[in-house]
Amino acid sequence: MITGIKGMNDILPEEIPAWHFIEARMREVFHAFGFSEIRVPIVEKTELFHRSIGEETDIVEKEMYTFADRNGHSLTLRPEGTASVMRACIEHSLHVKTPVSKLYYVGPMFRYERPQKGRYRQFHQIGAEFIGEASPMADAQLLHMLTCYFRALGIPDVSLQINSLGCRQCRPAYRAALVEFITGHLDALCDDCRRRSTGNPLRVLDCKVEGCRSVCQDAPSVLDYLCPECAAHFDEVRHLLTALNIPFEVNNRMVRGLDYYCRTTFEMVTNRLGAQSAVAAGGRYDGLIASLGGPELPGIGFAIGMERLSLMMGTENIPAPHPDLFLVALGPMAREQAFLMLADFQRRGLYAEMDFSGKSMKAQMRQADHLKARLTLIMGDDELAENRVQLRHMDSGEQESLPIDGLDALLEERLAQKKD
RNA sequence: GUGAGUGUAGCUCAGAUGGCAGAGCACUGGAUUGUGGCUCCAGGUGUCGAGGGUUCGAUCCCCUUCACUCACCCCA
Repeated sequence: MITGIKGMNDILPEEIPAWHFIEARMREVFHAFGFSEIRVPIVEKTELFHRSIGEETDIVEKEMYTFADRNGHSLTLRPEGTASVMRACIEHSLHVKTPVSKLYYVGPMFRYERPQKGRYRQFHQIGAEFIGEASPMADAQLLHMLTCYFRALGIPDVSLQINSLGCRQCRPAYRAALVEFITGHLDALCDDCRRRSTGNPLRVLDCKVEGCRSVCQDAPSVLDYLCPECAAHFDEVRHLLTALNIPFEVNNRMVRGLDYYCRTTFEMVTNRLGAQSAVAAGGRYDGLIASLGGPELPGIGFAIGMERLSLMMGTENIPAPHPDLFLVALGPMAREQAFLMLADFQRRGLYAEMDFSGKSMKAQMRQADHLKARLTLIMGDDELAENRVQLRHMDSGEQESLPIDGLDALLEERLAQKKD
């Protein structure tokens, strides 16, 4: 048997209604905020991710699906969406046509990690990018959209955490202060954190080991090192979130795994996903576009893990398609008659089903039940000789005998009744 | 990359000190019921994850391997 690839899952028909629900709410909410969809390729030049995500990050160092194409060019299956969207904006000079771009995307991303609950090698993200607007109102609006989306999905138990990482002006001073603090407490930290202390000291703040956590209680806070501009920006974001009635917590130990973030960063976290706590995350990335060779444009965006969403969602409010009508045919003549009626219903957009293989009455009724058909039309050769069929209402069990002449109108009447 | 757990029917899982491989669900046919749901009868499937070893004999014990799951790590 040829099996699928580790960490790359089939999404089976029974799971599809949930995915459609997630995507439908996404479009409704995002369109209301003026966001347009953009579709970008799944494969990009490897260099794009090195320059945007950062050479020192785990994603670039050990998680990318990178390969050479037939010409020897190094290509990579995208590990995230922002880089491609920025590349597309620069390549098509979107900022010339409209100074502000509000874009969203959906699709598969690829990272070579050990799979576990809520973490897969091919996973799907919904992302939104608000490009060309430096105002804190952009931050607040984007977070408003995110919370509206979670409300539309009916997902409980998520909380919004925000932080500011400062900018190129203020971050070096903070980093220096943090490194100094960490070197003073090296013996209390775990092995990983000792290693991080030189390469990526901010990650120590994110460590889950108990010893490191307690050390970090007393670590200097980024927020104390923000330059006046960054501090004012963060103050305004908090003010606007409060004015919008969006609950949030400031978490000054939250860091990001991608290098391009600055100023505002945020996560939607939950305790319902096992070891994975982040359902959505993002932040501001002023300077990213310029560093990719584009104009000096600010931007802010987020990404949502769709598998994580669907793990968190109950199935209660997700509509699944059920047939309006199931045709039960007893005997070969009836079967052909039913087949033609079926075709007629389908042509008119009604979802109707029947069995082609000549199963017993019992099996056909069981099938109708299983599919949760609303109405069942029972036709035997005898009844057809009298030009009549029987209609059964599956929920009430009521049954009535109907003439074949004018059946369409009668059925539509019954279906309309049921919808009330 | 590291650690732990699990692999038996389409699905959920039993099983024994090492002695012919089991149940429920699902599926199919039939009986009964007013023509499905309830009840009853009947029916079929397994390389017991794979390879090797010990043994008269291994699904069970040992070794190797693969897959899945969870956790570390990392992240959405």
